[in-house]
Amino acid sequence: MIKCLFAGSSAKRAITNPFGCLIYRQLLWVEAQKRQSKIKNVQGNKFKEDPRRNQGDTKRPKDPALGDGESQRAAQSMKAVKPTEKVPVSVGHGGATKTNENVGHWSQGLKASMQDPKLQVYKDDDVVVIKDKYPKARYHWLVLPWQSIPSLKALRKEHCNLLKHMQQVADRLIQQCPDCDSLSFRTGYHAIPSMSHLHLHVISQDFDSPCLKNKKHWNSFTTNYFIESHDVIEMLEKTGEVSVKEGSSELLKLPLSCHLCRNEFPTMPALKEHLKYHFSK
DNA sequence: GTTCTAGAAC
DNA sequence: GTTCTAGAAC
Repeated sequence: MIKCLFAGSSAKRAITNPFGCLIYRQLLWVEAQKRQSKIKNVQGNKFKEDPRRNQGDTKRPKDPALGDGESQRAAQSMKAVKPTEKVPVSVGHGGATKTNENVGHWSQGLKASMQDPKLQVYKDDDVVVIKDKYPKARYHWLVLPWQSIPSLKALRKEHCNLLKHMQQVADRLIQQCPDCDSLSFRTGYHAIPSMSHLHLHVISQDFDSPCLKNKKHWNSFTTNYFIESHDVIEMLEKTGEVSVKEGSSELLKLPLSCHLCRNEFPTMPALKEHLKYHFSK
């Protein structure tokens, strides 16, 4: 019932996967051969974990930024990922800068998280996937390019293939999800993200998470503040850039409206109670 | 992005 | 009285 409401979602194309992440690893391996580059599913069994069980680490690191992505990558020792000629070795795309005075600021936290092997769910030469540290649904991953791209504003036509690859990786994450038959997913970008470094959200539409707490959280995933990955790619192909509408931040202040039936609710607790109705059998 | 908390809303 | 939001601080 829920799936039909998101006819365009990737979940529609999901396949039955009785062997869970084992098959996913095989899929990734095949993909890797096609791309003629090494791929590693760093922690395949991570997919089976309930993200809600990983909330013990609630404090952000005092010094989250460990440096820019490329130097980190060169320094790290993940032996399954061989450096190849395809590994991006330079930045200089859309204003990425090495002299970042914001290093250490909370907004740079993703740069550190994406380098942490414990958080990596998947990686290849071009992208890395981590679980969102504060998941807003049962399944909530972030797909990040190794290349330093601060935000949607920095995207240009030459990034199209990278974005398509990010979408492909997202589709495979969804396909291997043990609950892909019962859950719907969306893949997209926040219009004005808080965290620096381009990241594609892959999020199940149950919104069943203790980390989903306020109106800003809700509206960032259920209004046009959430820009579908396919729309971003289409816009980039057609115009050579991604325009974010003025006033997007106002979308975060909209009334709390259920993403499935559009009923409005006065408070977050009331909305979350309502969601149970949609997701009870 | 999160946490904390004053004060609005009930 | 309690619940909840929204803005400051980080």
